[in-house]
Amino acid sequence: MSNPPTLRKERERAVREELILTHARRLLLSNGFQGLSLDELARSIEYSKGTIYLHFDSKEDIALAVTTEALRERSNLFERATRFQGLSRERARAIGFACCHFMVTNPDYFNIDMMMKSQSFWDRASDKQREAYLTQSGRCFRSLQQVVLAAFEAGDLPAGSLPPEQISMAMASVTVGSHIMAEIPGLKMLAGIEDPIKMVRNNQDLLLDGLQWKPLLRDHDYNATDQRIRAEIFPEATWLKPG
Amino acid sequence: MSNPPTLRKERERAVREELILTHARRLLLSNGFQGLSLDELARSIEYSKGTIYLHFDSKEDIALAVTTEALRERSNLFERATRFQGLSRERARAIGFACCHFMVTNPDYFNIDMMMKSQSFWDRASDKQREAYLTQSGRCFRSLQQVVLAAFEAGDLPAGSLPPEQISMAMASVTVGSHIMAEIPGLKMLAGIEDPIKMVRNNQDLLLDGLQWKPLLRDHDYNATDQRIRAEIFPEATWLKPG
Amino acid sequence: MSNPPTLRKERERAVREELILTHARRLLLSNGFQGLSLDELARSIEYSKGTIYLHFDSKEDIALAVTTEALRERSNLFERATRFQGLSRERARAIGFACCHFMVTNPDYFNIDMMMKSQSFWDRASDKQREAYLTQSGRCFRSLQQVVLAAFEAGDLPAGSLPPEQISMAMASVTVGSHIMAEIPGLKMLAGIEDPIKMVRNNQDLLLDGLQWKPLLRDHDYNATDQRIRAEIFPEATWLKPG
Amino acid sequence: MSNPPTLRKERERAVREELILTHARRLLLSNGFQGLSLDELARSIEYSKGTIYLHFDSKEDIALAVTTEALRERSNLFERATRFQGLSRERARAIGFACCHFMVTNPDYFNIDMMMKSQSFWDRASDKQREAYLTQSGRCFRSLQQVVLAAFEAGDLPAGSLPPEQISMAMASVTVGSHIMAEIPGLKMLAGIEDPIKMVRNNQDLLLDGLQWKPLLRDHDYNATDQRIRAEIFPEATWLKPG
DNA sequence: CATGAATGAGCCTTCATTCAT
DNA sequence: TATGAATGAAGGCTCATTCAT
Repeated sequence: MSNPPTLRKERERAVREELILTHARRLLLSNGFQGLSLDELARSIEYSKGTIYLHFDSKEDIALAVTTEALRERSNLFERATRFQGLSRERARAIGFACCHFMVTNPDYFNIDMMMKSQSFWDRASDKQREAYLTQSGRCFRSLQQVVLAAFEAGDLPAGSLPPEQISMAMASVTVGSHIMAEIPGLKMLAGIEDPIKMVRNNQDLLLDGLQWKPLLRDHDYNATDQRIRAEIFPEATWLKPG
Repeated sequence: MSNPPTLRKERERAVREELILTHARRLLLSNGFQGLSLDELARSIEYSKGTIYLHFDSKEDIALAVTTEALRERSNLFERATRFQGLSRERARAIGFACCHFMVTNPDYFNIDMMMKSQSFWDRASDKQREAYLTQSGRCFRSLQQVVLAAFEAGDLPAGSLPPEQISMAMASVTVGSHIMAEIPGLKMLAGIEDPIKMVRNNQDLLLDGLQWKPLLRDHDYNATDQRIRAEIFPEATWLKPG
Repeated sequence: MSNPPTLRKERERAVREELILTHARRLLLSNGFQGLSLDELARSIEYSKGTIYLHFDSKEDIALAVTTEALRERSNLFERATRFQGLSRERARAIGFACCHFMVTNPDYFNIDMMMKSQSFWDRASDKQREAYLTQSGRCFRSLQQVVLAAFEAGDLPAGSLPPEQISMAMASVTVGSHIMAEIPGLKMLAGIEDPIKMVRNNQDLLLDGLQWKPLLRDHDYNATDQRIRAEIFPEATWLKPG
Repeated sequence: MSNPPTLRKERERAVREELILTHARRLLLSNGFQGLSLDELARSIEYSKGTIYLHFDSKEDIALAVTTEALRERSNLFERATRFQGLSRERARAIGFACCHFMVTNPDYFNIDMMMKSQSFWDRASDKQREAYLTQSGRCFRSLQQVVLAAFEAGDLPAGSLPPEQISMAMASVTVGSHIMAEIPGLKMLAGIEDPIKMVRNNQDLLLDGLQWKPLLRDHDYNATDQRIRAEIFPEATWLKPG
């Protein structure tokens, strides 16, 4: 009885799913997860609520799909970054670069991510979406870890310092934290932050210097590295001014 | 012909407001902002819902007041920390100490804080509460700033490095970020984090070392400093093990 | 804080609860349980849906309350019937009379009762309503049982026949069945039933005769008994024609 | 220029209709009418929802068709029962036997039947299905009636008693009522009912005795009759223990 | 002042029915 | 003919907010 869906049908379905996610992302960002209303979403996409449920099992599923989509993009950027040829700290910098690029492209990603910390949220999400999310999480972490391990092997990180996972965590922490702080409207002005990305990068550098990750900031021209990263890996990152 | 409120009335009003906030905080922590029910809150405080509305304009107002209250407490801790007598980096450490103490005392503060990032939340809060929140934010920042400036004056921070506000921001960023990362359940295990507070402090140290804030970690016994901070400023911080 | 509700408030509340139940009963009868819509109910009573939920915990609770109310009325009638002074079979007849009176007053009670046979229904009802229902059920059954036992004691029922509970069940069965059959529109005409109540009574008599419950129909003037029952116990039963 | 449907097409259509009804019955029994989902039904039969609507006008129509089908089966059993050779009361017993056999084979038939008591249900059913249902109802009634009339002719029922239709009704009533009472979970235990079928038959016998339908229970070995009924008419009725 | 009954818009989700393909 | 994607009204229920008392 059931015919296989035609290619056109498949394509239309994918397009509509993307449409749903695009609008869901927008609404999530402005209203938060609990504030996301399927009525409003349906109105936005100009399809009925029933149609949304042909694509997703629950509201939680939608939010998780939005997040996973962003996370997948981030993972892709991270993996591209690990392919940068250079010193270990330059490769770490490439990941930091990727992170900033993601930040520019998905300025409010962290806010969405934060919304999903509650247990009940995960309980109501479908297994499929849960797995997809965890898969992408793992990809991110592994990229980072890979660079840290390479730095130990190359002797660029002093052997006795923190275990590699904690270094990865520290890098992630300073990045996430800087990102969040940069988003607090009042503080940006108060602290004279003009370029939030620059601040994130600065803070990353300080931490890596603190870790004694060679070569230190003062011993190397990382501006040149950034230009190479952009040229070789992330040509789309137009936010990095040349020179 | 409304009489001015008597002093007694004023006092009673303040007491009840505090009662509301105490219970609201508890409920916010367990259920989140959307999960906060005014029915439940009214039942908790043993006043009617109408009475709550004599104190606050909206649910958002209540949540904001809870957050502000916590922020005020944090500011107080920070200000106490600035009074620590010692090297500039020791005073910075005192602020880090205060931050950790706050973290221990208000383990879910960040969660509440995060809830309020959406625009619609702020739209529905009253001006009065909004201002109160910003006021307390400023106090925190100024305490931090004061220590950084003193470090420059003392020559403990190299003159050419970042502007002081950005150093403050970097410190706040690494702290906030570490805290948040430490709360992600999966990651804690994945990265082998046993003691989240220790991780926060480690990351702070790495950053300050990266800033070349003298004396560096390797040149000073900061454990002893911590013991002094506790003894002289925060005797209530029982989470710090002696020795 | 909470004042005790005034008498007037209490009265208003009871009146409204009765209003809800009256309309709920009507809607249940026309649409069945699943077809009962709280929107429609709210529209009927000209109160909001929220108000309904101040009185009942769930839709199931409402339906159960409707049924229990009718059942309570039936129990009252049964208990009054047991107080009839006369031969044991006359007392059984008084209960049959009560049952018919209830039937006339609550013509569609059985339909509602039938709706609630599913497990899920009971799962969703509140303990309070559940208990109330069972309480009333018990009262009905006990009245019946009491008369049967008295008949055995008086020797009006042959000792060797069915156990008393099964006699009660048989009486209830023939009554319920007759009632239901009488309600099937097509059959009434087909079988030439003019007076459904008469049919129910007839069938009861046949069964009691079959049980050899003395005095048999042909040995006693039960019309006279009916007149006495009405005169002494149920003066409100205007459906019984005198003579 | 639509061609008349070929015989093959007709046959296929009938097969599919039967398929739909088979699955619909199963789903109705497990979930009730409101719980019957056309999505689930379509999945079961492995045809699309649209196809179902080529056969039936509405969900109500499907349920009514299921019920009618069961009723047809019951009518068939009744007609077979009327062909039993024996005394009039033995033939009545054969119909009672048929009824019990139907009960055992379709244990939840009454539940489905009850679902359809609401006005709105009938309003939404098609004329065609409504008529089919009434037709089958009539067949059942006529079988019963035929036996009653024969009893009068044979002098087994006293001439002056009830009109024949009312005797039929009485028999149907006691059967339906007993069946329903037997299904009430609490009562079964309370009244010590072990074998619901036995109770139904007992009550039928009491009624027929009450009618003075000869030979009375005490004057005849109806167990032997039952064995003959099974042997000669309902060999498939394995629920009747031999002896 | 303080109350809490009353509100009603809003919540997420389901599903019988339609209709373009 | 058969499909199943799309619909959208309706479902039960919640709860922040108001206001007559």
